[in-house]
Amino acid sequence: MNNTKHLISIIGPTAIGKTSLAIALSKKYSAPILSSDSRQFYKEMHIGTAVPSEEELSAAPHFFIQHKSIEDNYSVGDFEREAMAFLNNHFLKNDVAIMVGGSGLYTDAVCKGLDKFPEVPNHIRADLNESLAHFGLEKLTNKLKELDPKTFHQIAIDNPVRVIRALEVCLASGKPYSSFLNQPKKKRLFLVHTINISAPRDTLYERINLRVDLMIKNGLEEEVRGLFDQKKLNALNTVGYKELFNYMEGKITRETAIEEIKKNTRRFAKRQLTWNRKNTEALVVNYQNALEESMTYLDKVIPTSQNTTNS
RNA sequence: GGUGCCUUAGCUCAGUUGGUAGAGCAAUGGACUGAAAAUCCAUGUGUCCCUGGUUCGAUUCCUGGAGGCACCA
Repeated sequence: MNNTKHLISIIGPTAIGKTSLAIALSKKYSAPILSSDSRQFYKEMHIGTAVPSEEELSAAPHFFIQHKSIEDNYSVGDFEREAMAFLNNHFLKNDVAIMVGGSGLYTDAVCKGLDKFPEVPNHIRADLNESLAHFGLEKLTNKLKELDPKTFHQIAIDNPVRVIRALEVCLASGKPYSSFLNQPKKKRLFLVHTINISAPRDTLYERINLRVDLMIKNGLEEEVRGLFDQKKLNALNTVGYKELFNYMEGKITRETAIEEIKKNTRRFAKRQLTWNRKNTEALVVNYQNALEESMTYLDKVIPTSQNTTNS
């Protein structure tokens, strides 16, 4: 009896058809679907995050979808811990699970693992952000150079988010950020099979434009209007929301907002492609016959005796 | 049909007193270990409509075409 456990990880840019492939594979393997999408976690967001529809949700068991509030502080570390707890439990009695999502960092956190970092009290980041606003980035980079010269030389020093992250860890722990990196690899007790869905750039952009029009038609504007008072929350710093907030504040026209959503979604997809390109172990499948190409591959790596859950 | 104006990057346009060209937007490449749909870095992609002529050299000047716009018939 082969007792190997398998995680099928589906990646690819937004609007390419990850959800439908995940559901099809879920049926084949009677396997649950975990979402690794950093915006579909939030229950207040529906249309703009393209969460699976009611039909799709009832077609397969989904997890890590709309299980958090935009008011919660939810980090990639939290997600890794919760997802690993879920998988460890699931694999006690089952052999296959599916993960699908557009957030590369979150996907990698589960597939490869992150290093362990200390908890950082909220006020430290708040103070650093205030310092950034008042005194500029240079003051922070100088501080980082002093506390953690190694990181100072390694990270993109123009990037305030990176600088603040490194600094907050230094300040909270009293140790350099770099000292937490590259700890001994955590063991993953399952094999990961990554499927990367691909389409020509023109096709992808057409699909994105169509999907944005559809979101608007389906009432994205109302959804965003209902969240207007919470627009400062990080979860709402999201394509489809931030542009409509700008429209509602009278900064841009409605037409411009919609064009901006399309543009920013295209740029987001491009960043996803850049991230996914690094994953040379992934099987690249064409969006038009993703299921067939995936099965040809999966049949080889997952023994047929494991094609159904043996619970 | 006549007259005038226009044609340069994917789009809107600038420019070269003749030495093969540059802005904005769009786009492209990349980075990224608890903000990641976030954040940051880099990059000009071109038969200067076609054709002859003048010239050492034409995208620029001249001839003749083509297409577009406006006005007059």
